[in-house]
Amino acid sequence: MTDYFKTIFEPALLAELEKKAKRQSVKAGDVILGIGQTVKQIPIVVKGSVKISRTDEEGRELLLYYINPNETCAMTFTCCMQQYPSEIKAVAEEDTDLLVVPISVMDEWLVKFPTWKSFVMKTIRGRFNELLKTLDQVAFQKLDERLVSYLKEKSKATGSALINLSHQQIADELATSRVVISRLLKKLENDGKLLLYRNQVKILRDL
DNA sequence: ACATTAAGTGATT
DNA sequence: AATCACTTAATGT
Repeated sequence: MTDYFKTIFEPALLAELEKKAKRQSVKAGDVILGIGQTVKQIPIVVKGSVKISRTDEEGRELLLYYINPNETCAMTFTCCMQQYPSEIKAVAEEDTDLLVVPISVMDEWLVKFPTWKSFVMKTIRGRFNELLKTLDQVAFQKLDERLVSYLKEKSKATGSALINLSHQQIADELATSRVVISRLLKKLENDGKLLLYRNQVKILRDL
């Protein structure tokens, strides 16, 4: 159990977690949850990170968000409460340690533990606001801003100013073409905000 | 040295 | 902003 949870959860809940939740380690690239699968348990990231994305009929992928340590997936809650199949795909971005909570205890915990409820509500509220933000960005067609926040997000997640991705990979995640990303990155480089290399991008300022 | 893959660029829609 | 066509640069064999 991480120190963080010790500070936000009450002792009784920590004891329950110890008893009911299981530890699980996954390797980079492992699919934790596929689209259409039913959610049977709630994963909480302890170490590492998990990428949540959506794919359309043609198999194009759209990045929704990342789950970082001490966070959990908001979509999971909304799906699992009524046993709906998952709308999203969860893939381990790196080697990741999870704490998985069976959904059978959800109802009970929500009423029994105020700190659990606020934890759940906080992650849902956080993601919802974030999705609204990206919806705004898409609606107003500002791909350059989307790219910038994507890069910021990335470097925060990896804790490094160096991002090891090709232009193509970035384009795939933002559901656009490589040429567009190349051009936007070039512009950012000319503005002195980035340095471009083969297969990696170095962020200079906090943009 | 050659083939392969990533990135840069102009023109077009 | 997307696509095409093409060039240039980096990397692997």
